Amino acid sequence: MEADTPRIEEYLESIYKLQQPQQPVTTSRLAEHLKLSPPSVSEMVKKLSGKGLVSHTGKGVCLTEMGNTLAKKVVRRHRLSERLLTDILGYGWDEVHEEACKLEHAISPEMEARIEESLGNPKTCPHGYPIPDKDGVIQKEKLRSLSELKASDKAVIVSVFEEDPKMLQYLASLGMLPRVSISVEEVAPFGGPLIVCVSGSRYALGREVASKIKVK
Amino acid sequence: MEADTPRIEEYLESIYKLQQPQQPVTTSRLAEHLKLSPPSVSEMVKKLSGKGLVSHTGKGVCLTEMGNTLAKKVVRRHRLSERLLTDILGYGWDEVHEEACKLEHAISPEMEARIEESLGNPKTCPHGYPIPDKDGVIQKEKLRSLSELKASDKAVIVSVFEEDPKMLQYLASLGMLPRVSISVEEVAPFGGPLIVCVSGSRYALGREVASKIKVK
DNA sequence: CCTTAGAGTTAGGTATACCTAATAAAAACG
DNA sequence: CGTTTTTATTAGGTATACCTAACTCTAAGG
Repeated sequence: MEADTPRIEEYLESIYKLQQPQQPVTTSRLAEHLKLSPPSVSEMVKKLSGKGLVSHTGKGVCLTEMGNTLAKKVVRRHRLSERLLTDILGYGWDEVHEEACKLEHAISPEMEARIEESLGNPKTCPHGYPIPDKDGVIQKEKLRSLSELKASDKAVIVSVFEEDPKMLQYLASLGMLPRVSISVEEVAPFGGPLIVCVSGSRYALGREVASKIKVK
Repeated sequence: MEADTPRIEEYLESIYKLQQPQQPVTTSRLAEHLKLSPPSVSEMVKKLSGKGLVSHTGKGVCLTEMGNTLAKKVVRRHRLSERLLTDILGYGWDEVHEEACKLEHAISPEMEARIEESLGNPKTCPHGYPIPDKDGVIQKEKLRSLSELKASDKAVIVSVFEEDPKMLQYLASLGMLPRVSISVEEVAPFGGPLIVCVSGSRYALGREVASKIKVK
């Protein structure tokens, strides 16, 4: 009974990602994210459970400690891959996710260490998310969503929870990148847009987009 | 009927490599190189034949034009990967082959182009073999094996046909790397060793090793 | 309270790519 | 020239990871 295949890594990574915003990871959400049929996921989850990587009691699928450890390793490789793609190969932040999804399964521990060193020990991926260290420790900060801010609040963008290239290009065109300062000029009522100011320019931003931008 | 999986790429790459030294590519040589059982290879070869990637008539397995084109693409990705590993990540030439075997299947055409550009359009892999250009064209030179040289011949090492890390480390420790000048001092009779001179030092080299070192 | 929509699973089936054991064919050798 | 050895293939079987269709259960709506 082997522990680890690219497919298992893929599942664990998805579960890890989906469980971040506190919602339970249902079979169907997993199936949608992985672009597979619910029965396929159901079956695989049972297998993961048998390997002690996830527990499936009660509400949704949860990573066990072992599963979490493995998932963080995959996340580490994914984020290091993304940095390699942007910092060395000149990719844009909107192009790296898909490529990194393939690369992350082809990276040995040795290579992982060398990438990290060659890039000067980067702390985050190009979208601002922390890169777990080699022991799986993640530097976590208490962050707020941009959508939680009030008028005249000032903050610094930390990360952007988005994979869609189109949306990432759009945000980059507004200069809304990690480490950039942002201030809220106005918050429209009834779930309306925010008017924000980024490096001297003003933009209207929908709530849904704003909720994906984490600031401190 | 899909055209291309990592496994198919692996087979084509092996066939490509094995057919270089003019010997027929038998099922068993392929099986040995891929570390699979002969029946597995036999079966897969039939499948490749069905896809028009290889022909299997008469002596051994031969790549068709289509198979050759695909194989060269894989070789290109492999050699570019090796260069990425040595030039950017600081790997030694003895460590790159195995890593590149995994990477080569995770590299998109886009990434291939970016690696090439970022590395300054390298012409060869770390072992001295030419990197096919994006259209599959290979810069071929007429080379001799070191083992064909006579006493007092002088030459320049072009490439080293070897994957074993131990042997590559050994050769590197003697300074026998691509682009290095070498001269033959003496050729022992009856298939005995060559005495060669590399950057001021003299070494005795077995015929088998010498035959893997290509010079011009 | 019953019924129906949605989520989840079971059942049964497919493709890929591997294996061992047995058999057939071809090459080497006495 | 027949025997042994090598080489290749067929036969039958396994594991992985996916699918559709059918069934079950739960929770919300009328």
